[in-house]
Amino acid sequence: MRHNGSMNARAAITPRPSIAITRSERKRQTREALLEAALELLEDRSFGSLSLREVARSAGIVPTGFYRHFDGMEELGLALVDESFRTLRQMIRSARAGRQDTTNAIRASVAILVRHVHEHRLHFRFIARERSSGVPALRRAIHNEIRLFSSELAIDLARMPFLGDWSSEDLHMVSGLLVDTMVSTAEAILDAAPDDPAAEREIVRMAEKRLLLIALGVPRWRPSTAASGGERGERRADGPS
Amino acid sequence: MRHNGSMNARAAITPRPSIAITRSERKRQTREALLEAALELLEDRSFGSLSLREVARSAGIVPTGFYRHFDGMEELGLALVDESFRTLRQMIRSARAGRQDTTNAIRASVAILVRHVHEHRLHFRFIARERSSGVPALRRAIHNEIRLFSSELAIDLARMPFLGDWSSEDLHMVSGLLVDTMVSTAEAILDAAPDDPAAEREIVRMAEKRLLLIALGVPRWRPSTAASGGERGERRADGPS
DNA sequence: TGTACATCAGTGAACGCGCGTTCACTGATGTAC
DNA sequence: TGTACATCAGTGAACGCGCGTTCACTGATGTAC
Repeated sequence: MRHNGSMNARAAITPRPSIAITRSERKRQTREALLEAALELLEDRSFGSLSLREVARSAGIVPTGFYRHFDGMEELGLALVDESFRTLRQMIRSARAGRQDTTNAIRASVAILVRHVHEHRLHFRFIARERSSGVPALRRAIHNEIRLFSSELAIDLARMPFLGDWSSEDLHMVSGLLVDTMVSTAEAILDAAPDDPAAEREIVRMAEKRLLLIALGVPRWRPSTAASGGERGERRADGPS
Repeated sequence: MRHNGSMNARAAITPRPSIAITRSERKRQTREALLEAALELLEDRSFGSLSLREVARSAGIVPTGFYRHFDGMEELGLALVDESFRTLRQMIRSARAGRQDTTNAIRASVAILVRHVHEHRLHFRFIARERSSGVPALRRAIHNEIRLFSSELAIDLARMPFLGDWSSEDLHMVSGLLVDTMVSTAEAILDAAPDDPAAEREIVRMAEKRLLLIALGVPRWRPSTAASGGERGERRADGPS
């Protein structure tokens, strides 16, 4: 293992022959170090401008060592997408646990989101950054995962009694709107100064209000019967006009 | 002017001494060519991974010529933000023109958005790409502009009779939600295959539904009296529970 | 209108640097017997 | 348990390349008189 004098070199995975640790376990650790190094380097740049040498240096190995773990940067990026969404799915599971009235469900959901953004800041930042930017392979992978999320949420919604007669299309519409609102909220939290709890409370308040406004619209929705097109002009909003 | 044999070299701004054209006008054209070249190079990468030499080459000038127009890539990026938002403000102006009932206002707004995304595809793509990614200076500039947008929309909303008694905070909440929905819709249109009108009609339908659902919530909203905090638990949703 | 000089958009050579990838290697860990 | 060999994570030199930026330049356009 190389002694790298550089400041930004991550603590080396020093071989300690005295302590028993398998070769494959050490390999796993180095792989982890590469992923972690990449996540941290994304502070104020996008994945597309990250170099293989930088990531290797930051993980404490020589550039050529990188290839023992990944084919190239794109493969590492896809591994980061996997890792990040494992985190997000964990969040969804805890969010599903509670069963409450609308107001409390909204509050609990936003609170869970905020907590997870703090606990897995680097994963959320990575997803937010690469969601719309740069490397096409990453963008596609992330959009697929988000679409999956939205679909699962639509299924959850379908089980709620007051949404029982909604068409699948309309359920997807709501779940998409909810997911977008949550994404937008997560991005706002990531952008807020980390040492400004007042700004964060503001963001939380606004997010709760947005979700509440959406919830208020639900009982007045006239479920469309199917995914049939051509219904233009048949329905009239009896809302404000 | 250099004869560049490269395929991706943009049509050179050939000096035609016979036709009268001022030096400053030709400079303006070259500047324009640089901006345009950068916008087009962003097809499937982010601004942060764009090189000065690439942009210059693509605009048909030598790398050193770049500095006659911009200090460096960041300054060019900020010029693109300016240019793009001039486009967007133009869109908003046309959107404000109509006065109709909710359903038609929604349909008209989405239609205007879709038309502008098509007409200024590169500008929208640039903003969508760089909104959350890469270069901090660009991200900040774009977020400021979007916040401005949202504030102007809030002022517009305040003029509507059925929103007369809403607090400024609540108006900003709605306008933020509307802007986010429009941003999300624009991104969906940009991502859809350009030769797939059915996919686009789907996106439009969903966007209209989202906006309608939000509009349906509006009359049931109980306006909060001020931006005072600490109202937690005082309000109960009478919505679904 | 003609001449002499100033301006300045674009040129082209040169620089040092970090990049991705190749290759033959080292030496600790793992395995067969 | 001990020995002989295989495996393979990480090394280090080397390559050709595109990068941003410097510099002195060219020659058409612009201006003063």
